[in-house]
Amino acid sequence: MPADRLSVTFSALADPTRRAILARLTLGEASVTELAEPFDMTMPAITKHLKVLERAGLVARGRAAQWRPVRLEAEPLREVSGWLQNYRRFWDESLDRLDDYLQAIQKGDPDAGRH
Amino acid sequence: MPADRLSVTFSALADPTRRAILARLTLGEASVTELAEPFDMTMPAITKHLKVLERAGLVARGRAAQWRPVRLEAEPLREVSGWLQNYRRFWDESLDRLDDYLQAIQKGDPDAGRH
DNA sequence: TTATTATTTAACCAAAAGGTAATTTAACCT
DNA sequence: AGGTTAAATTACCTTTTGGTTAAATAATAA
Repeated sequence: MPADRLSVTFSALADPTRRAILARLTLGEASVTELAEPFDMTMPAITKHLKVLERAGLVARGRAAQWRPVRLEAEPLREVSGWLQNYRRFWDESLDRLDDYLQAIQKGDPDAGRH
Repeated sequence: MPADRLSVTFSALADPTRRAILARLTLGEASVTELAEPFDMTMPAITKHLKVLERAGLVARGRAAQWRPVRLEAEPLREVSGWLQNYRRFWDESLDRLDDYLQAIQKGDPDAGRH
């Protein structure tokens, strides 16, 4: 029961149904019924997945008549990216890639230098 | 019980103890006892965490006398990074950042264009 | 061979995760 | 008011997770 934000984010992402929901939401807002449609799963199961995503701050809910549209909130993914930076140099030890990386930092690449 | 690699990786990362172990391993190989030292937890618990990390391919084990040194294997994190790219444009909608991102792709930044 | 050190395995437990069916709530439409 | 549609809640079940203690295994050292 880790309460830290990164753990909550990672465990929200550790499920293919939830990642598929996020992928769908990159196309725009959707209702719960729409989101549930591709899955062989009951609505309460989807509602639960949405709760997990909402708790992680990965989605936000709106209100329109009897619908509660869901939209993507990618901000927590920025933190994941920041965490990842500490390991980037271990992905591939080859020096030319490391060189690319160092150059990217100097050029002020939006992400390469974050940590 | 998701068997897909990304889910296995994300759930391995969804625990602060395991992330701390990975962070320690960026400094170099370590024995199980060394890894366990900072935590108020028994050895079997650490062994279990290591199993989770190993199953995700995030660490590999060696053999040296009665020690089984653990070392970082960051390759699965590259996949995480690849997955993240699909969401990068949502982290911050401001157009100047989007512009940075598009430029980074053109410059052949080692990561900006992967997906 | 016996003892010591490092680590894993086994058996167990409580809590959390992921699902279900059935019921309830909320808002719309006659 | 009554009916329909959208979604959430409740109660329940099974499996997984994260931890424990106690016992077993592996390699070194005396």
